[in-house]
Formats: sequence, structure tokens, C-alpha cells
Amino acid sequence: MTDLKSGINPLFLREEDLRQGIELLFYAYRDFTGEPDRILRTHGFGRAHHRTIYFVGRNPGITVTELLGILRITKQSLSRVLGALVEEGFIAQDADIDDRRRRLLTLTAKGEALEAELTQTQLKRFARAYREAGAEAVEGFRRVLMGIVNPDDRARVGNPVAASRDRSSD
Amino acid sequence: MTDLKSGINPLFLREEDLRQGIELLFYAYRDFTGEPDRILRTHGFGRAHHRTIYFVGRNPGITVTELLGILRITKQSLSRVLGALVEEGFIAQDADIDDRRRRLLTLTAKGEALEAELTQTQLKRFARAYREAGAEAVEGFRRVLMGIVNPDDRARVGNPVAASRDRSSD
DNA sequence: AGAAATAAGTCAACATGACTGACCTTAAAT
DNA sequence: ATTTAAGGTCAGTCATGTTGACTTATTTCT
Repeated sequence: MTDLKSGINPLFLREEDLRQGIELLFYAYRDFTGEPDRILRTHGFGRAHHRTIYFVGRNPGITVTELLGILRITKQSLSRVLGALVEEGFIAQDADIDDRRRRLLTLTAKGEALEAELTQTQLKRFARAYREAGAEAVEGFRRVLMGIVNPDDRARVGNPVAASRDRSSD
Repeated sequence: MTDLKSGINPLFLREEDLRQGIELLFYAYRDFTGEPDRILRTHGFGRAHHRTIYFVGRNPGITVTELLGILRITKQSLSRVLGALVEEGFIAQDADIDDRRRRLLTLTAKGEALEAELTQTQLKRFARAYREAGAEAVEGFRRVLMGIVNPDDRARVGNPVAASRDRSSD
């Protein structure tokens, strides 16, 4: 086997440690999505609806194209999910005054309520984890996970800027 | 708004920071699975096959029930995926001598090759992220992410023990 | 003014991976 | 001998993704 496997590397580059990271990400993501998934099912929605609601709530006035860029799915996939959310009054679409081809997406009051309900469970989970691990660990968590994200998308994380880039006076 | 949102809380419990964590996990997981997904498609497989191959490789001799416990999916869901992998010679099933109802799952040479190919890309991603962030950050990453995982599953992370619990002489 | 590009939406067909529910076989445990 | 456990199977459904081909507005470019 390679250096990685035989453990010749010092400290933190042994394959065991890397695999622990892989598994940590798998289990964390699975559990992190578990509660919202259960809530969504009672509304007849799935995880895709949560993602859409989350990022519209995070970027009020985001356009469809921008949303597609975040979610990395096709227009056709989004259309079903977005269509259902608009239909049932969770998301509102309004034509952009500056460019009437664009539909600016925002959450309705109903949408904000669902967003809060769903995200609440995840915020609680993170609050507890952050509190128990301590501020220093949180900084490390951020650094490592940011390194896992593709460089192109790093600027996007935690910054709801994309949608408001040329609408800063909103 | 609540304390969380208005930022009265010190340091690391503001809602903004928690939301950054949520988004970090979303983007990291999305990018982390991207490369293996592309490779899998060339073999006619999906992400479910990767998970199965990964955990069988990690726990040689794991039983179907144990695997279901890790993946948290139904027997019927696993059966298609596992069936395909056995059919095409990536995974071998052998009856347990001590309890012949059980089928012990192991990777074949072909299965190990695919596992290596897939996991390699994720190991590299983690190796780079760990290296760039430093050992201290890695420890923080572990602490926080372990806090996100449901308590019941924490012992399992990074420990391929489940399958070998009563077969320690293998 | 006319052509090209962009934003959004739509129709159709398909693959994947999850689910529920019902049922069967084999082997072990009581 | 009956019950329980491990595994498998058939059938149907749903959610979420994909490709590909088009359409409609609207803006931008030449």
C-alpha cells in the first residue's frame, strides 16, 4: 500500500484519519437532514423543496438562474419543485422592474413560517454542536469544511450576496 | 427577532454563524460527492452503490442487517443496489459458518479496485483540506461534526467495529 | 430596425433511489 | 415444535434528478 495506508505520514494525513472525515461527513449529513425530511413529508414535500425555500429565504429577490447556480440542478428539475411552492403559496414571483424577463423570488409569510420551522431544527443542532465544541473548534470546523468546498463556491458560503449584488439598495 | 438573530449572544452562537454552518455542510457534501458520482455513472451505478461499496470495504464480512443499520434504508432499497453489485462481481456473499442465515459481504478484487478509484478522489480532497487547515483545525472539525451526528451513531464513525464485534479472530 | 442572446417556462421520456406492504424461505432459538 | 430472526422477493408508488427539443418574452448588440 501507499504511504497513506501504511501510516508513514505524521499526524493527520493517515488514511484512517481521512476516512474518518469521509464517514463523519456522511453520518453528519444524514442526521442533519433527517428531521427536516420528516417535517417536509407531512407537508407533501421533499428535501428539494427545503433547499429551495432555504436559499430563497436567504436571498430574497434571487432570480431563477441564480438559484439554479446554487442548487446545481437543471431548470426542469427546479421547475417542478418551484412550481409546487408557488402554487401552494410558499414562494412569490415578481417581475424585476429593471429587466422584466427576470422573476424575483421571495418567501411569502407562509413560506417564511415553513422555512423557520424546518431550519430551526438544524440551527438547534448546530447551536448545540458549536456550544459543546467551543469557539476554537468551530473555527477549525469552518477552515476544514471550506477546504472541502470547490474553490469557486467558497465565496458563496454564508454570504447571501449573489442575489443582491446589483440591488444593494433593497 | 430572537437573541440568536439580533446577535446579542457572544461569539459563536449568532444565527448568521449557525447558518454558515448549514450552508458549509450543504456545499461541502454536494462537492464531496460530485466526483465519485461522475465516475459511478460511467459504470452505470449511482451514489447508493458507492455507499454500499464503501461500507462493505470498510467492514469486511459485514452482514446485510448491519449494513442496513449504517445506511438507514430499507431492505428493498438495498436489495437492488446490492443485487447489482453481486451480479456484476464487485461484492461477494458467503454464508456465515456460525449462523448460516447470515450472508457475510466482502469486496472482490474488482470491488476493491472500484472502491479505491472512488474513494481516492475523496481522500485527496480531505488530504488537501486537512493539510491546508492544519492539525488543530482538523481536531475542531472532528469535534463539531461529531456533535452534529446523532449520539447513537457517534461510536460508529471512523470505527469499522460493528461487523467484527463477535468475529474478532477473523 | 433587425438579429442575436438571455431568462424563464414547458412537454416528454427516462433513471435512480427511496418508500410501503405483503409474502416466502431458511435457519436458529426457545 | 413453534416462534423468531435473517434474508430475499414481488408489486406499486413517489421524489428528484437527467436529456432533448421547443416556446415566449424581453433585452442587448450590430
